[in-house]
Amino acid sequence: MDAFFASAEQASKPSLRGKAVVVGGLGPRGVVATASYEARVFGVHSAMPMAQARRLAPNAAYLVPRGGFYKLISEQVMGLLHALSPLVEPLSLDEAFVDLEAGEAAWDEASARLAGSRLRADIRAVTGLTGSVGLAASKMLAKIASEQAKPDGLVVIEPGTERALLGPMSVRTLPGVGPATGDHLRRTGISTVDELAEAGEDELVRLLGKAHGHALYAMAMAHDERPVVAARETKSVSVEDTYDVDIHDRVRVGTEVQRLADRCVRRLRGAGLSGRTIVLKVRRYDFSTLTRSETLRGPTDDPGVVREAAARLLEAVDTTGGVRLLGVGVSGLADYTQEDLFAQAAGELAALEPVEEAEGEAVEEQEAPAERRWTSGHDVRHADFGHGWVQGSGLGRVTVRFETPESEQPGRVRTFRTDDPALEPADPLPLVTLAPRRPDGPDEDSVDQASSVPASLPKSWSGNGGGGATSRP
DNA sequence: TCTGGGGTCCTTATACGA
DNA sequence: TCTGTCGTATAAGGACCC
Repeated sequence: MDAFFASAEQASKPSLRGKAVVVGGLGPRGVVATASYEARVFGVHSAMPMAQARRLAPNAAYLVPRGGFYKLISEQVMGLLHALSPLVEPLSLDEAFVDLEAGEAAWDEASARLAGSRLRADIRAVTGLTGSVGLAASKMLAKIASEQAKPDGLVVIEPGTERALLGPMSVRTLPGVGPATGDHLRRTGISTVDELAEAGEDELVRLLGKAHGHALYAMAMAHDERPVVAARETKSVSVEDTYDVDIHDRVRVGTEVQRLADRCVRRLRGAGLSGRTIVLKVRRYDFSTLTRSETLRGPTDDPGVVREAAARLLEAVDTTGGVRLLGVGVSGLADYTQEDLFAQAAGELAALEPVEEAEGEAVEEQEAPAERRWTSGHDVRHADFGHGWVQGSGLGRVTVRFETPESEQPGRVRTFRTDDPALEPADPLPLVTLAPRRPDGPDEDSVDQASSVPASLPKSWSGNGGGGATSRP
C-alpha cells in the first residue's frame, strides 16, 4: 500500500479525493510521513520537513497520522495475506512478504499472477484501498517489483531475467543502500548494479565492510536466499519526543526523561516484556545525537528502576546549548523479570505503585483538557448533523466537514463553539460498508485486473530461496 | 522554519576472564 | 609469572527502513 496513510485519509474523507494530501507531524519540527500522489506532483515526499512541504504545496490538506485507524486497515490486509500462506513477514503496517509456495497458493508464474491479481481485488473489496503486488523468486526482487508496480499495479520478475533487469539500475535501488552508502559508492565510480557486480566481492568488502560488502555483492548478482520469516521477536522498545523548541532548563530535561522512562515502561509492560539495558538518547540543539546506556544485572520492568537508570545516564550528558529531542529505550529483552526469579518481598510491590499511577493518567496524558481539544482530521459526531471530521480549530471555534466514506459529494462545512455539547469525538467509520463476499462460484478470475480506480499500495510476494521462482509445489 | 518516531543491524573500541 | 590471544559483553555511533 503506497501512500498508505494519505490514501486511507482520502478514502475516509471524500472531499480530499483527488486532492493533494500530506500526512505527518504538524508542529514546527514535523516531517512528512506520506504524501498523496497529487501532492507528490509538487515535489512533496516522505521524510521532508513539513515547512518545506507547505512551501511547495501551500494548498494541500495537512493531517496528523491516525495510527489506530491505519492499524485496523492493516489488520484486514494482513488477514488476506495469511489466507494465502502461513509465511507472512510484515515489514510495516503497509507492506509484507508472502511465501506463496509455502502456502501452496502458487507454484508457477501463472498461478502466482492469478494469486496476486485476486489479492489486489480482495484488498480493494475489503478495504476500499488499492495495493500493488510484486512477484519474484526472492524477497529483494519481489520488493523491487512492488516498487515498480505502484501505484495500483502488479509486476512479475521472471526467473532468468533478473540480472539483465537489475544491471542498469541505480545502486540505490538495492535494499540497504541509502544516501551514505550511495554517495560512498558513487565517489568510487560505482553507480549502477552492473558496476557493483564488476567491482567484485573483495573490493566491496574492502569498501563497505564484511557484512555489507558480502550482502551487496550477492544482491548485485541477484542472489538472495533470505527466507520469508513470520513473526520476528521484538529486540527493543523505545519512546522519544522532539520538542517544538529546544529545552535549556536542566531540571525540565530531567523531568522529561522521567516521563519518557514511564512511557517506555508502559509500552514494555503492555508487550509483556522486560529488559536489561536502558538507553538514553539526546539530540542537541545542533542535531548532534548521542546515546548513553547501562546494563543491569537482570531484566526489569520496574518503572522506578528504569527512571533511576535514565537519570544516572543523564548525569553524564552535557546539555548546555539546549536539547531538541530526548528518548528512553530498553533492549536486551526477556519475557520475565529478575524479580520473578526471586521471592517477591512485599516491599517490592510497593515499588511498582508509581507505574499504576502513571498508567492511569497516561495514555492521553496531555495536560488535562480543561477545554476539549479538537484535533484536525479526527472524526466527530454531531447530534444534529451526524458524522464528520475536524477541519480546523482555534479561537474557541471548531470547523467540521460533515461527510462519511460513502458520501458521493464533498460534505457541508459548519463551525461550532469548541464547547458545543452536541459535538463529540467519534471513531473512524469503516471505509467499506459491508464488503460483499463474492458468491463463491468455482472460478471468479475475470474478477481481477480491471485496473480499478485509484491509489496505491504494495504487497510483495517472494518465492522462497532456492531460486526457481516458480516450480516445486 | 531544516531535519519525526519506531525500529533493525553492523562496526568499532574497550574490558575482562580463560 | 608474564604476556599475548581469543571469545564474549558492553558501550557508542551510524546507516538504513517504513
